[in-house]
Amino acid sequence: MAAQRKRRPAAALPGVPAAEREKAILAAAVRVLARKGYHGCRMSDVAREAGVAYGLVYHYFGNKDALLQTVFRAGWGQFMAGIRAAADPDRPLPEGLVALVCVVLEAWRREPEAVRVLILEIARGAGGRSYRQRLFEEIVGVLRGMFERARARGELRAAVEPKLAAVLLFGALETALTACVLGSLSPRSQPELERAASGVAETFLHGVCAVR
Amino acid sequence: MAAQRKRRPAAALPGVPAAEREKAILAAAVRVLARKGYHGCRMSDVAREAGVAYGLVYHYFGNKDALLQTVFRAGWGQFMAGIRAAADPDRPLPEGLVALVCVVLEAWRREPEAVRVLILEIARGAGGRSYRQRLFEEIVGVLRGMFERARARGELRAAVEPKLAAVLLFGALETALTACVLGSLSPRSQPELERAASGVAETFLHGVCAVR
Amino acid sequence: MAAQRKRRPAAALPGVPAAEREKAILAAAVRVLARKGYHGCRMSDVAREAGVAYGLVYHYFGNKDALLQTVFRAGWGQFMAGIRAAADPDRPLPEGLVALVCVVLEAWRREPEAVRVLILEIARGAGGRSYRQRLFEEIVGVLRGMFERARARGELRAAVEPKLAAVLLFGALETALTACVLGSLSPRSQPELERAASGVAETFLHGVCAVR
Amino acid sequence: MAAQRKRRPAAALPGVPAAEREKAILAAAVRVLARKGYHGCRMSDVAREAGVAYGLVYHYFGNKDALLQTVFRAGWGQFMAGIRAAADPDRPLPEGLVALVCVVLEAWRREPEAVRVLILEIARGAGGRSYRQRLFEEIVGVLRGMFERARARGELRAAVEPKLAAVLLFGALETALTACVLGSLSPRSQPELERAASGVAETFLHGVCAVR
DNA sequence: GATGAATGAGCGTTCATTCAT
DNA sequence: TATGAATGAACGCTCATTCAT
Repeated sequence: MAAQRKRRPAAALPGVPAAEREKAILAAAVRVLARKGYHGCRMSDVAREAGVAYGLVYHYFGNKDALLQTVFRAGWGQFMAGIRAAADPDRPLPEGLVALVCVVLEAWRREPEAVRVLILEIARGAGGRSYRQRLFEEIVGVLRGMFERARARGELRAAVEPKLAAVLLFGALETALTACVLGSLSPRSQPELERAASGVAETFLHGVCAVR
Repeated sequence: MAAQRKRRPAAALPGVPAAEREKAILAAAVRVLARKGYHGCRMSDVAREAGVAYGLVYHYFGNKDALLQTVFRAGWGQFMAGIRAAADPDRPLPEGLVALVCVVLEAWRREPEAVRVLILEIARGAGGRSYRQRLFEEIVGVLRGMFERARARGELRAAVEPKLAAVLLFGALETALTACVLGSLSPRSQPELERAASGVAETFLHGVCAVR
Repeated sequence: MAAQRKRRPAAALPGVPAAEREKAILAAAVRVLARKGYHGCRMSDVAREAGVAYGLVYHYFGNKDALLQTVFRAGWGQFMAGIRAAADPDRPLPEGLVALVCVVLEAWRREPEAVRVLILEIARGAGGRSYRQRLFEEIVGVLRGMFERARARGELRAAVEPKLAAVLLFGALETALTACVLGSLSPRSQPELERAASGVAETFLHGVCAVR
Repeated sequence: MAAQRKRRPAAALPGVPAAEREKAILAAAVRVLARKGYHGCRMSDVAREAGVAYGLVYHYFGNKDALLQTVFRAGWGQFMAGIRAAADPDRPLPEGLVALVCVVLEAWRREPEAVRVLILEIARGAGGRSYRQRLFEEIVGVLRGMFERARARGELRAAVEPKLAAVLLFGALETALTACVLGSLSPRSQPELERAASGVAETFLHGVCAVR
């Protein structure tokens, strides 16, 4: 009755396996996010990067925040799984520490873009303070558990408080990653990576001080 | 008889010392930035917070980027001065380390908003990769210098590479601050602060490991 | 072994009598229209309400305009048939008037949603001026015919112009309905309805004035 | 720091008396509304019609709804003032009725676009059911007061309920306007208008029926 | 017939920036 | 200097419409 919007052409491109699209969009979002940051990441960019129509992104993800949350949760879940596995409290502390650093650096080696997004963008830009806080506490909690068990086994110096150690380890890990992201550190090969990891772990275990 | 156009020429408010305005705007920018984050900080917010006309912000700072650059440089300069003083390479390492951590936590105690801006907003969200990188390298450079001198004096374990130690210390400092910002740590009094600082320094110096 | 593409060919649901679908969609459109108004009525809403696939609505009705036209025409046709029957010019005016008002209020009693759509949405919001005008003229024409015959039989005061009477009667009927829709009037039972109807007819026949 | 939006030119056209702009926008909104209806009225249309930049409409009115609310409230306030004055309960009913109809038709004569907006668009399209209802009740309340006083003075037939009379009068007035809007009635001159008004009032006072 | 993924123009809203006064 | 009205590009989101299956 009232004049509708002008009819516009439309077409569903055939060849694509349908549900692959969702993944393609997610991957595109990761790339754009890595390239332009949270606030610079426009929905149109994601669509273009995914080779997909604007509206399709909304079809799958509802809105920008939901999309980026999804990007983030997927990455974070995987990341945390690795962390938890490495921070197995029943393993001797030195071994656990090396494993932990390796997991983190490995993640960087395999998917630098995704890690960059995790570290530099979403964990900070999105979701507000409370979200960031939850994540911080989640990972610190895992690390703290590891230190508490280690202390119970007498592997920790008495003066070291588990909570503080966890916070500092978090800092060390994050900064190692930041150094990767910023280019100061870039373990391209497996041996390089292991050397870097054991350096970090060593320093963390025994401190920097020569004097006992 | 005809309606006159009402135009208040809006002369400069008498009571205001002219150049104080600039500082007021800068301070307002810090507060807004702390409250709403980099991207949530609108020029109009800053103007309102400063109790100043919209256009005046542009008078003094040209544009949003320049304003925030200025906010940042001011804070960062002060911060770095403190860091440099504490990281005096000729001081014994343990002492220097404690001083360093104290400077950082003190900054937090005195101006939590400004530090929050430095840590969570500008250093990360804004300025693009290259800017962040420059800052990271600046501070890591200072720390590295400290470690190199310490090593020359034999205060460092041989296995510890100064560059890596610097990166990790940066991480520890940053994370200590992050913990403050996120509320996990909040040294309200001087003694509390010193206890936290020496805990960080201790751990960093001697590691977490009980085994020699 | 390779993941098969999952594609349910989605054959026509067995239980559904094929052309019933069309009616289901129409009925759904009425409900959605009543609930959300013309502009709030999305094609997807209609499809969901009808329990039918998105595209099917287009299969049957081509586009939104056509769908709503159809909804409207169906309702309007039925409504006008009732009006015409009641406004039988050969019936004595008072009787005709009461019948007319009854038809209108009855319609409301039986299908308040459909009437709400007719009165508040389509007749006003949609279709542009010309459409509304056609409808107005159609119904006024019928009423005018009734008054002209009544006048020919000497049932009308000489001073009353048939056209004006028709317009005013239209207004009275419409407003009675509007009062129903808005809740000021709500004849839930048959006796209530008849009392309301005869009140309207009475007032219209004899005016409000005590003085002759 | 982060790249700001590209700088775009801007200019405040000088010659215009500043606060006149607001009125110009309001007037433009009335025209666009009259032309295209509530939902067809785009903010860009209003801006263009007012000869004003897009953003300025938001500067003055905040958002579309607020703009149209303002348009509406202004018109409605004026309209209701006229209604209240005419429906003075202390005036003899016939006189009051004629005055009432005259006010309504006069409003139409002077500002057909504004009235069209009042009657056909805003009172229906905007604000949802509850808003419409409030307006309906406001005007019916005024009319009802008039009828109740008239009844107290014995000017009303005993059988006529004031509330119902008010509703029907509302209908008569509205439909008279609708007839104007739709072109069935168009009192261009003062005498024409008075004739139409007294016709409506007469019919309402004495009914259509010849039989006593 | 039936399905729903895909398309993209359009609209409301924001906000950095300019400039007449 | 100081003011704040004026500008308009940009972006998130909606939804009518199409079409491969």
